[in-house]
Amino acid sequence: MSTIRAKRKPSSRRLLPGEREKQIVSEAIRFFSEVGFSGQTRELSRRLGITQPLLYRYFPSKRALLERVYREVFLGRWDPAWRTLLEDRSRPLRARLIEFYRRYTTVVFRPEWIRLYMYAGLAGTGFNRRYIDMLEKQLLRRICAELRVELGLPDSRRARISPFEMELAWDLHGGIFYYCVRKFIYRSRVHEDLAALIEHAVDSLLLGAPTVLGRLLGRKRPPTSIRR
Amino acid sequence: MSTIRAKRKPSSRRLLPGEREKQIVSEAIRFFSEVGFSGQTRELSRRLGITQPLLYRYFPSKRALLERVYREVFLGRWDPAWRTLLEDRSRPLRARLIEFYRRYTTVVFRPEWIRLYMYAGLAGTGFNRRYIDMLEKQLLRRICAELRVELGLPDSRRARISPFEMELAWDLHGGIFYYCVRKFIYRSRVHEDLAALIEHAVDSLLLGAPTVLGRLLGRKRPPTSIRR
DNA sequence: GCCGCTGATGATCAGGCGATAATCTACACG
DNA sequence: CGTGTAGATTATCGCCTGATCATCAGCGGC
Repeated sequence: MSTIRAKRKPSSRRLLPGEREKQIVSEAIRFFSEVGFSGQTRELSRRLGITQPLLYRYFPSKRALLERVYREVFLGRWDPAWRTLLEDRSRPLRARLIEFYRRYTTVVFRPEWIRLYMYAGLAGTGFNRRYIDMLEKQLLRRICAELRVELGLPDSRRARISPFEMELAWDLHGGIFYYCVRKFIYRSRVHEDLAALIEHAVDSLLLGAPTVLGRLLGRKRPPTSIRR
Repeated sequence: MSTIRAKRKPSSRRLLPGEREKQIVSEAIRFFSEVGFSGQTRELSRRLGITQPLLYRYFPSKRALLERVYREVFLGRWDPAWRTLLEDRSRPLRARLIEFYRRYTTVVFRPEWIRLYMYAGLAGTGFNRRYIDMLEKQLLRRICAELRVELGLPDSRRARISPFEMELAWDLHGGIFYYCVRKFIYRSRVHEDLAALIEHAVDSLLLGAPTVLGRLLGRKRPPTSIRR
């Protein structure tokens, strides 16, 4: 009787393996980002409208599913075009940084990303370290290099970028990241204008860096002013 | 035979209730900050060198123990003397902020505090919200007020401190907090000079704020320069 | 030196959890 | 329509984990 069969969600029965797997991963990302790694497979399967053993048809263990979730979320979200954007010296650095973080926050700094990233960090998995290494290489070091160019300081190929300079870049990045932490993890009331926050964070770096870097290199005054 | 009895740690047997309780709470703070709330009572008791049921003599449930841990860590670490320090206008604001964060980081921004705070945030307990409310009231709003005085802007009692101004203070606080997150949660290699980082974070605020606040209030130039 | 109070332990329960194996059934093909 | 393949389910195992209860044993008072 079709009426009896219709009681089951038709979408959840007898899917192609590829589709079912995508469906599981997609829901697992949402699920584990909400409740953490200790979230139970039974609860996940219930959300999917399937039985719990079915998960084990697609993933040999819960651990394997979690690793798939990580891979999905942390790898492949970095857009190579961002490098071009950051290094386009025909535009003022301020504009480049603002546009970069506007794009970055829409793709990366999302609730499920932030929360999984923090869970992964607390659990001590290697994902954070790997991501941080990537970030320092792809983003922060590049910002430092562009900052030197903008300020007329020695080229980054001639003088190695110092750990202290990196901290300046981390301060910019961390300021924006921490805003997202307050919003998505602490669920605190935050000033809703992210665009304005990004502008301010960028300005903080650009206004503070000349003095701080100048002091670092033994100068009293900013070498040049910031183009706007 | 005393030799047989000596096999047991004498310190762990037959303690006064008060002492045993302190011992449990102290180890529980370390334990749960490392492994998170899903840490098991058996593992905790093993670390303490006691049996697991003994925990239930002192706390009716695991939840009760966790709440005691939170209370211990999050309440009562705020030193009322810090208010006096922050509002001592005989000293430059820069010096006050630097000294405050030097003290604050030694007491509050410690590994077990940071990690428990993050676990609590992810779990959605009310502790973070409460702490953030306290922080905004006790610290951030005060920083904004002092910043206005320093810059010769309207008194905070006459014109209410805006959400955007609060974001400036959050940016300072978040920068230092995020440094600790990288260090204690991500266990990333960080530039070890925390004192220098604090100075830079404070300078960033003080150098950036005049421009940003001036812009906010429709001025072109910083109202006054920053005392050093 | 006995005794009672209470801190501490050993044994165990009930429910939860990841994982497995046997069974069922939807769908394509002839 | 029958039939085989493979997606999906039902039943269940074994272990873990929070919590309970009866029992043991250290220590002070008489």
